[in-house]
Amino acid sequence: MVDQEGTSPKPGARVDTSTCEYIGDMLARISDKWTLLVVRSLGRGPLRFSALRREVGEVSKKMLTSTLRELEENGFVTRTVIPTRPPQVEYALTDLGHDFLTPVQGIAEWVVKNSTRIDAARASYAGRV
Amino acid sequence: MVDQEGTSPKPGARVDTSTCEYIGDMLARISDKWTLLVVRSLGRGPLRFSALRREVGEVSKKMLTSTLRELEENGFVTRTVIPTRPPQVEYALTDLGHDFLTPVQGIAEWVVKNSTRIDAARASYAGRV
DNA sequence: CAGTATCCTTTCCGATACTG
DNA sequence: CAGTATCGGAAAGGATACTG
Repeated sequence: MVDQEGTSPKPGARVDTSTCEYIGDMLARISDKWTLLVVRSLGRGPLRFSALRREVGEVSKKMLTSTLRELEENGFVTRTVIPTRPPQVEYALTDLGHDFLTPVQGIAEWVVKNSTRIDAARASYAGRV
Repeated sequence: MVDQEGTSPKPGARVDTSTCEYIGDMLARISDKWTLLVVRSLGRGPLRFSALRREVGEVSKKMLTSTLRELEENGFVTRTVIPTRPPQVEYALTDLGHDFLTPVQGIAEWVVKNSTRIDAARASYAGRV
């Protein structure tokens, strides 16, 4: 159980600092421009480097490479080299990566479901300023 | 089940480009170093500027200010000035912000629940390299 | 207290050229 | 095809000093 619910704040531990740090750390790790987009793309099935690049929507090779390396490091994707004449490299989600899709979809769905409210808030703020 | 399409890709729209863009856009908006941490802190109740700063864990005033401004803009938090001798400013989640807590907690809980798997993957990768 | 203004360092990230 | 190497501009973000 995560608890982190503040509704019952313990005296000493404000909410369990180390857990919060771990979460913050992991959040920081996925909070970059491409990670979630890549995970979502691979969620629809394995893809080769160039196909993935097209799918994600104009990301430089450099960034896609480093994003994929990080995902590999976290155990979210596998990298499989198929030694053909021009080499092929296929990227796919691991079980862990696939599991991760669930909470990510949770955010994505929430965003879509609440887009009206968000847009309204933004419009209101813009008008207020 | 989340489905997240792909299982039935429409001919023209690969997964609905504009929706994906909207999600990516919103994801980008919250994918910064402090936003999710602040939302989580405020999820436990309203806080004043300095208290929030302590809670989040050493963030510069500049960054906390800009993070809060963005959250205000998106309609996730309110800013209430209480005109006392030294002014007090209280930040609190709106209904929208509170709702947003749900998917965010989803990620946080997933991270905590799977920390063992993640750490194992990272250790394995480190050893492999 | 709750910021704003300014400066300055660090990191991000795209463009380009090259390689097995 | 699937990268790596290098460069440079842009943006993020911290430190400090100052203000109502």
